[in-house]
Amino acid sequence: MAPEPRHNPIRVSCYECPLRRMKQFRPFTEAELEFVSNFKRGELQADPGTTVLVEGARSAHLYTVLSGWGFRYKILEDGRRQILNYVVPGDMIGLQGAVMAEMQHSVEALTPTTLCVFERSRLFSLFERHAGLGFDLTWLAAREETILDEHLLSVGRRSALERASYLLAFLFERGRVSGIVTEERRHVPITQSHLADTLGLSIVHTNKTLKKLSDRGLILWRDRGCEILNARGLEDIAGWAPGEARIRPFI
Amino acid sequence: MAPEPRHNPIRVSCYECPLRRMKQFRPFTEAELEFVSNFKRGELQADPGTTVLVEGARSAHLYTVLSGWGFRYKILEDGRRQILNYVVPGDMIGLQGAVMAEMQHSVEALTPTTLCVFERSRLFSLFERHAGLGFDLTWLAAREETILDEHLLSVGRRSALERASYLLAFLFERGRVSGIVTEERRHVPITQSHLADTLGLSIVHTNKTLKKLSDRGLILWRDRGCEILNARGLEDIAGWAPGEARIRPFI
DNA sequence: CGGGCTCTTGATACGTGTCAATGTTGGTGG
DNA sequence: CCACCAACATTGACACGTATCAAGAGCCCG
Repeated sequence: MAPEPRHNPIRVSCYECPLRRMKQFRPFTEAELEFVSNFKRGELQADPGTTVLVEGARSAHLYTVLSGWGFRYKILEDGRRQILNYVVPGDMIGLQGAVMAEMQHSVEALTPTTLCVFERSRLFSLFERHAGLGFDLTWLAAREETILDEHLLSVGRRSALERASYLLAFLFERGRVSGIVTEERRHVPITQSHLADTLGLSIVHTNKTLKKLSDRGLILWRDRGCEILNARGLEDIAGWAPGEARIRPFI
Repeated sequence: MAPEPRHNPIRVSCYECPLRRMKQFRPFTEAELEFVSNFKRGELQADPGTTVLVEGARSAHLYTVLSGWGFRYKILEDGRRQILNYVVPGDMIGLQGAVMAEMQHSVEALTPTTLCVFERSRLFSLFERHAGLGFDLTWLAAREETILDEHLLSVGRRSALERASYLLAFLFERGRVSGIVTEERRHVPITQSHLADTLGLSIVHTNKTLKKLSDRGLILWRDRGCEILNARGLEDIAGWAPGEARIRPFI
């Protein structure tokens, strides 16, 4: 059994938020910072394998990832699993549940993860008091939609080799812009089982596909994860290129 | 070549919007109605096959579907196409382009379609002046995300028969709640080529899969489209059920 | 009347899934 | 410190689902 996530008091004040300092995130006004600071109710520590949000639940909270990797997924009754997307620092999770009735997907931590906890019931006041933050939420939702569009294109129309290349290049790029992978640490902490469930392939075929990428020197499987050696090469195979990284909001 | 969409002056005032009267949509306050009425810049008539929005463009507008069916899609360089979702009356399109830099997908009309045209540049004032409408936009984006999640699960993990059943049941349900299909007119106006490109299957295999559903009496192919004879039967095959229809926003 | 879509069907090829066995690694407890 | 175990990764053989190729029928519209 996975351990329960630990709900802790606030350790990192929004005023000293380490993510806030990074230049890829839109800076807050003083008033916005104060509002978000009050909006934040605590922090959550989640170990690898912990289910942070579960499909069908009516969560009273929503979260922003402060550190760590995680993923969103759905499962069919017989256990078939589809991973929908991955989350990295700066991503918000649980907005669906906050805005609709209940969660339609689950979220699990891949690495030790820290989440900021927000009160769902105060979400509407965010829109009332700070139009800019409301716009940011729509922005975040629209970006998630853009990513899902690309994934759907991938799973629906790309070959296994293209799909795997796209996904690895995508994960590398997401890690890069969120600061969680760097030129020195180009490690993506997922198992081949996760990849398979994202690509819509079997584990065995995923393994054989990854071997082709390894043989070409594009990746290296190590330490329960994947080193991206040549992101550009992966993008070429996939016929995909990351959009230019622009300043993005983050709540 | 597809004809150009025709940009017309306003014919239907928001005050007499036929959709607004339907009970499945959240009612507006007087102030909201007035704002949206000013937000609306015109109407667009699109014939079947018309591309309403094109990937890569920076559109100055966003749209709400007043009547008709359409679909969103992406294509790879070599022409492989993936249909991402369908649009029905009450759906907003172009929000991605309005909120990000440029459109990441295209939209095409399936039937004669009427769209309300809104000014993208005034989107932010919507958030400033009417928090409720801003919240609605986030709601709409979150719902689109929920749908894409289910599609991704379907394409990634369901068999061809399950996938086709899910998609047809889904389309029937969307048509039903938007009032565009009724108990008497249960017709979904798509070709098998559209279905194939949504399901991630070839046209030939899609045809053979649909034949199985026809043989079981669940559907009937007629008039360039599909009659849904037994939605419940389709849902059973897919292992999927529509969420309870709740009041939804619509701008 | 012809030409272009759409739909249909059979034969065959190929990509991916399934099964089975083995190797590797890291953690746990004696 | 070693033995054991549970995940995870790897590989080959074979089965099956889906793609591709090909041909033809029906239909609408110019």
